Amino acid sequence: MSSPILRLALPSPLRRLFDYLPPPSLVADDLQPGIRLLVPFGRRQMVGVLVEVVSHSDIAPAKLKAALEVLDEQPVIPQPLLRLCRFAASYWQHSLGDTLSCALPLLLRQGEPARRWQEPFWQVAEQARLDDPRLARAPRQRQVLQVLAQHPHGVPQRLLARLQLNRESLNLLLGKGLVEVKTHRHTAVAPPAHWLAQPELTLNTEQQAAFAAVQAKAGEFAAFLLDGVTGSGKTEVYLQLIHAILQSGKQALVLIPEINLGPQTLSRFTCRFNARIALLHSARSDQERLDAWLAASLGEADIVIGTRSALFTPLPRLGLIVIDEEHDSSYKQQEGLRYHARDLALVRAQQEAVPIVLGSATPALETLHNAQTGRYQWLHLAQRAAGAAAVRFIRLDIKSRPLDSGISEPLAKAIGQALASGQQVLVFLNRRGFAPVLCCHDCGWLSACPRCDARMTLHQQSGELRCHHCGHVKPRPKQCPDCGQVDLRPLGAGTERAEQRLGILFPDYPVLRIDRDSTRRKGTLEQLLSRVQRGKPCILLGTQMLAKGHHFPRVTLVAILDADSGLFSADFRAAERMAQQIVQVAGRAGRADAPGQVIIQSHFADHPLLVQLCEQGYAAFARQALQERKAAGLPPFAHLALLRAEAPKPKRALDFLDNACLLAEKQQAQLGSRVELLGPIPAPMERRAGKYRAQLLLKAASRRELHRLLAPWLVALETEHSSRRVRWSLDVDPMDLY
DNA sequence: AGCACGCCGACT
DNA sequence: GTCGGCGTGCTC
Repeated sequence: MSSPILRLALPSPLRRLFDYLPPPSLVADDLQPGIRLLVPFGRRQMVGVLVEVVSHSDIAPAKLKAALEVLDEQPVIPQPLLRLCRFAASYWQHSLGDTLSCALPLLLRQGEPARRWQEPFWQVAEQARLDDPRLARAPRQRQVLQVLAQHPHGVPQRLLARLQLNRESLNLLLGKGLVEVKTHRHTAVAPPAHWLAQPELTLNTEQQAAFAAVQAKAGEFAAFLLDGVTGSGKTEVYLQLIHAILQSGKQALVLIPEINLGPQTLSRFTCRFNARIALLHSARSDQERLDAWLAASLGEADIVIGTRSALFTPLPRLGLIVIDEEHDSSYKQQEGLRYHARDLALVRAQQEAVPIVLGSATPALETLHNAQTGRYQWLHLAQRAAGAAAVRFIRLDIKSRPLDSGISEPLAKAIGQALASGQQVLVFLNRRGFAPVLCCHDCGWLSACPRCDARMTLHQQSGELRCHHCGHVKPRPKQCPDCGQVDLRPLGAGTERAEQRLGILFPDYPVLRIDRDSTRRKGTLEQLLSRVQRGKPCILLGTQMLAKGHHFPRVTLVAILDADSGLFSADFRAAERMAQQIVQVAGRAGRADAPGQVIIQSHFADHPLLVQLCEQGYAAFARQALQERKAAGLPPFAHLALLRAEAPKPKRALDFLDNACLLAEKQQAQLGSRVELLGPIPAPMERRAGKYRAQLLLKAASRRELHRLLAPWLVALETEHSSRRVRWSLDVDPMDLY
C-alpha cells in the first residue's frame, strides 16, 4: 500500500490544487481536511490547507514533495466553511487557495498556531529568594520581586503598570530565572444566565410581524428583505431576533458595511446583550481578530459582528445571519476574490439551513427584484418611530441659473432661512477638494494627470493638485505650464470651495466640513459630530461620509448640490447609487416637530427617475429603474462578467482580450452556449496610474449559462500565451464597469 | 503571484 | 568588463 497523497490548496492565483506526501515524521494517516500544513513550494515555503486525502496522484512520483509540518490538530477550516469557500471559488472563478486565504485571519494564514490569546501572568519563580545575592546591588529589581511575591497567583500582564512593576526590571529578573511568565490555560467563559443587559423596546405592529415571520423559519433556510425607511426600527427587529437565537443556544452573525464602524452602530448590539460578542473589522489588530475568530469558531462567542470578510467566520451553532444596509457597495470585494458578501451570505444561509435577513431603507435593485419574484420574503417597515417625520423633496432646476461654488441663489436663500430660524443644515456634495480641475484662462490648459486620463483636483488647503484616481500629487502651479500666464482658474466646486462660499454667505454660522481630507486626523470626525449634536444652528457640509450611520436630529434642511452625475453616467448603476445616496442623506435629517425638506439641485430636474424619487419615493424609483434595466437587458435581468486587462502598452491589453474573445467564441461553439460577448473595448478611463486598461463584457440570460462558459474559458485563458504579458482579472457580477 | 534563469543595452 | 531591463518558465 503506497502512502496517502495530501491534496492542498495553496495561497497562489493558480487555479489548481497541489499534491504532497505526508511529512516524514508523521505516522498518523487520519489527517482531516481543513488543517494547515507547511509545505515546500518552488523555492519557498507556504502554508496550505488540506482539502482531501487521496490514494493516487497524477503527478509523477519523483516530483512529489513531502509536506514539512502539520500545523493543526483540529481543522481551522471546518467542513461547512470549506464547502462555502469551494462555492465562492467556483462562482467567482478564483483559486481555492486564495479563497481560503480570504477566509482565514492573517495570523493563521502566516502559520501561527490556532490558539486563543492567553494573558501572561508574572510570578516569582519557585526557587527564587528575596535575598538572592545577585540582587544585592539592584534595589529596583529587589523591590519588584517583593511586590510580585505578594501575589502568589501571579500578576496579569495588563496590571503590571498599575502595581508599578516596570518591564525593565522584570525582564532582568526573568533573565536571572527569579521570575517566570506563565499563561493560565484558556478556559471558556460560560454563556451568561441572562442574555439581556437592557430591556427590549416594544415592537410596533409592523416590527412584530417582521419578527414573527423570521421567527417562524428558525432552523431552516429562508431569506427576508427587511425593507424599512430610516427610523422605522430595523435594528430593534435584528436585536430581538438575535435575542431569540441566543435563547435557543445558537450563534448570530451580523454583517455591517465598512463605514458603519462608528461606535453608535456597534454599541446598540454590545449594550443590549450580556452575550460574548466577537468583533471582526479592520480597525482591530491581527491578534484581536484572530482571537475573535477563534472564539467564534470554538463556539465561545454568541454574536459575531463584522465587515465583509467576517462572513467566513466558522460558527458551529449558526442560527441567524443579518446583513445590515445590504445595498452597501462595501460588501463587494474589488480585488482578488471579487465576492459579494451579501450574495455569498445567502449561499451560506442555504448551506447551513438558517434564516437570513437583509435590511435596508434603500434595497439594491437586485434585492428588490428577488423580493418581487418571491425568492425573498418581503417585510415592510413603513412607520417611523416617534421623533422622525417624513421629509419633503424639492427639485431645484438650476438650468440657466448661475452657480457660485456649486450653490444657486434660491438654495442659498433656503439655507439662510433655515439657519435664521435656529435650525441646522446639511449640505451634501460628493466631491472632495476645492475644484475638480484647474484651467488656464488664456490658453485653455487643464490640470491633467500625467499618469491617468483624468484631471487633477485642486486642493486649496494643501496648495496641491491631486489625482483622485492614482494618488499622484504635485504643487499647485503659480503660472500656466504651457503659456506662462498667471490667470489659472479653478473650475467647478468641491467641498473645500463650497465650505469657503458658505462661510462668506453665512458668516454668523459655523460651517463644519466632513470629508476624508478634513477628518484625516483621528478623533476629528467625532469632534465635529459632537459639535453638531450640541444642536446650535450650523452648516454641516460633506461627502458620502455624511450619508452613513449618523443621525442629526436638529437638521431640517438637506441640500444636494449635484444630482446630475447620477443621471447621465456611463455606469448603469449610477442612478441607483444616486437615489440611495439621496435617500440615505435625507434620512439623516428630520424630527417630529419640524418636518425636514430636501432640496436637490439639478440641470435635469424633470428627469423621470428624479421626479419619481422625489414625488413617490425610493420604491417607485426602484420600480421605474428596474423597468429600464429590464428593457436594456441589464442586471438583475441579465448576468454579467467582466474580463479586465491592463498593461503598460495599450495594444497588449487589447490583444489579450481579442484572444480571450476568440477563445470564448470557440468554447461557445463547442458548448452551444449563448453568452453575448461585448467588446473588447478600452476602459472608460483608458489610462490609469500609467497603465492602459481594456475590458471584455460577457452577458448571459442566466447564471447557469454564464458559468457554463466561464469555467472552461478560464482554464484556457490561464494557459493562453498573451495572458502572461498583461495583468488580468475576471469580475463576476461586477459592480461598476471600469 | 513570486522567483529564478537568461539574454541584450549603458554605465561605474 | 558588469548591473539590470523584462521575456519566459515553473511551482505538486
